[in-house]
Amino acid sequence: MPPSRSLEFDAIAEARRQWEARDWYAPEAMSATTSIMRVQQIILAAVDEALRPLDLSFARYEALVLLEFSRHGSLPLGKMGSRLMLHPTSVTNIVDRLERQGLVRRAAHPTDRRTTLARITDQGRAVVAKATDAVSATGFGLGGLTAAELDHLTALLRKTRIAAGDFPATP
Amino acid sequence: MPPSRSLEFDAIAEARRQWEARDWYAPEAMSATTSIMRVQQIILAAVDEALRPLDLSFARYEALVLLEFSRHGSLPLGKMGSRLMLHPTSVTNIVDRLERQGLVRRAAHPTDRRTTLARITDQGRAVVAKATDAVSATGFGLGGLTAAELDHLTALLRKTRIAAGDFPATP
DNA sequence: GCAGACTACTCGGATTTCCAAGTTTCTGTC
DNA sequence: GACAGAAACTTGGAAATCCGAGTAGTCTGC
Repeated sequence: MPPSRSLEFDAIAEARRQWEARDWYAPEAMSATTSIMRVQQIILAAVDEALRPLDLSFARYEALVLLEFSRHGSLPLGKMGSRLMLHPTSVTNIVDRLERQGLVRRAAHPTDRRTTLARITDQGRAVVAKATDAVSATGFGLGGLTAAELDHLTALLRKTRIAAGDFPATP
Repeated sequence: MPPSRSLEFDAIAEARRQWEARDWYAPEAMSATTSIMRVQQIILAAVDEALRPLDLSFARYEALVLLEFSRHGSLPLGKMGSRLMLHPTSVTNIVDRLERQGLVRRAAHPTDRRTTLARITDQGRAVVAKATDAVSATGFGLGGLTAAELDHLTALLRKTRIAAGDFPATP
């Protein structure tokens, strides 16, 4: 967990004042960026703490959820990487770890012998259920916002993701 | 830079559908959390790429800006850590690197011999100016949003930070 | 039917971050 | 003024991530 020491003031607002005092560009973008970085840190700290008793990291939990949601409980590693936006090497690492924990098993692809499938085990399904309870209970570290505000936040971030080319805008 | 492969659809919206189909809790928080994680990845990719020619990471850039904004161009390492929400070890590492690059120099604290000051050098000030230009030019990877939307985003995230105890709410 | 291009995964190395433990220096209490 | 406890930083070790390069398998065009 990253340190979450409290400050006596809003360091981001203070940085913005200084930024504007120097006539630097894009203070709005700077504030938003720094805020996202910080909130990401907060969320990760909350979620990681909730998952620690289950010996899961957020990344491994996300991978497990992805498999749980998949039609047959298994996916090629490459597909997992593109869904989770992870480097192939990271997927290998994550699946290694999950496999060692018995939550996932590697299996051969029926037709393409290059690809490896990761299949969630029964134990993996049980753990993901427990983990989801634990994480949900923390409100994902976003306790301060109402459901409507969270949806608003998601919508704003969605615009950014589209602008960044994450996926095509769909009307 | 993390891989930013495009998908043909909104993976977060899809995950939310599945989440709700199973009656799992807090789908709004899940969507918002995942969105923040992804946008953080996008921003970091954009900023890191802009900073790479200057051989700076985002963390080192932030540290440099903090020193540039400080009254005397220097701060105790501990203070840097609490401002940037970094572990003391990370601060040591960052200052080590910046010092090796000649952008910062360590100095003794005038009265407290336990504490070490990091002071930004003239070269450091020159680099931070260039880096700020480079980063501003990318719009911090947040090109898709208007200034008003960015401010809205910052305000929503501020609520989260307050709820997490980052700093006390000030009216 | 085969050569070359492409795809999927893995291995080694570098970077970054954190935690735990240790050293030096201060501070407050008696 | 001495000592216990706190504070500030550094060192060593673990985990996670990325990149580059390598290996094995598949597909395409001629």
